[in-house]
Amino acid sequence: MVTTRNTREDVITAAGRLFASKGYHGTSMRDLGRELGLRGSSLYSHVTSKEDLLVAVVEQGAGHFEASAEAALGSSDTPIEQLRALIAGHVEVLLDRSDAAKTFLYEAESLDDDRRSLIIGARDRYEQVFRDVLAAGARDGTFSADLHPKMAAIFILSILNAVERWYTSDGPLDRNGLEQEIARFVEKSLV
Amino acid sequence: MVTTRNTREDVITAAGRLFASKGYHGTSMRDLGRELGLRGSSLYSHVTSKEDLLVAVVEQGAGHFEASAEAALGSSDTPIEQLRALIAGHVEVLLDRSDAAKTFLYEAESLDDDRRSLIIGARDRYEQVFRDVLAAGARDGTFSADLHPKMAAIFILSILNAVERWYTSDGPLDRNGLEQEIARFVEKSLV
DNA sequence: CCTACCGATCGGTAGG
DNA sequence: CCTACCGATCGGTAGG
Repeated sequence: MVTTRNTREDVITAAGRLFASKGYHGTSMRDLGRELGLRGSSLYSHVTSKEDLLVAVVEQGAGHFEASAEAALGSSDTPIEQLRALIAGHVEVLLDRSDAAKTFLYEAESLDDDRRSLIIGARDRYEQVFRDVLAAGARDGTFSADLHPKMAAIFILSILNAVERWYTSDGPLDRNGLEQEIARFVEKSLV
Repeated sequence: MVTTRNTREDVITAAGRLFASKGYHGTSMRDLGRELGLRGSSLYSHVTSKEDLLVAVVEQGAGHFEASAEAALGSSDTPIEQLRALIAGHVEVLLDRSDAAKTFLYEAESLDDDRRSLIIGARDRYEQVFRDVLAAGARDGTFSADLHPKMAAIFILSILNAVERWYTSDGPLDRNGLEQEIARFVEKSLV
């Protein structure tokens, strides 16, 4: 059996796992050490503080959603297809990067004020992408002209974020089916 | 100035306030004592443990949602009006009993397995009310016949629960407007 | 990455 | 409802 020293990356990954499942306050540095097979105090050769770890995980999560939004916008010129790509991309971040995504969505409030503001800014920019696509669709006739883009964006993101709370890939609904159920429900509301 | 001893009710109310804003793990018994103007250790004349407090708050939250669902079902015989009453009732529980409601929704996972199962059961029964109303509406032609009641119930509750994360009564949207925006978005999806 | 430790804080008890 | 305290655990540091 080969044993290798942990890297900073390993520490951040494990921290994401624990923060996502037990919360930031519910995770101790000793818990995290145990997860990696070392003492809590040894973690301080990789990070300067526990909050430093939270920052790293939350920024990863923000980055994944940002990248997904950018890819979705570039994938098509039509609002309806951009919206579908946004929905599919969000689901994929939530399922494939679930630790970072959940920590980004739910544990950022444990950051100090300055850093929390940065993360809220990232969330706002991401929501703005949805709003812009919806507004473009309302202008060009894809969606109803009396659509409220701001409300619709909030409602769509509400549905998307909640996926993490109920969906399991063990059930009858596969990932593609999930994305289609959401897109179907949402699109009916928009026309 | 009149100073009165605190009752168990006072303690539970204050606990709900702190659990909702800082989380169960982020709240210490000394924090809670400070909130009530007494020492942390004095709380143990009112409760037997910190988890006992969480149980009490979470059960209050469950009770409010249960009562709202029952009232909504009794308010009308038509699925569309029952659904509107469910939506309005959920929003009102979230806004008027926000501490208990948020603790019920987000902090139940800190309970031990047995008690958590009970709460998940309560959530499932509540969701089932939405599902039944949706299915009845699909049967009688109010909603589309190919509606998926289970999916729709999840999506509607996703929108409703998220209200707590973005809505503020300081903004341009009053409570009635909020309820109508949600009902409008949701109903378009169901027909 | 370890041992040994720091002061602070945790949930909770004893005894009034 | 208080003081005084318990053992356990917290984030983190010193020094190797």
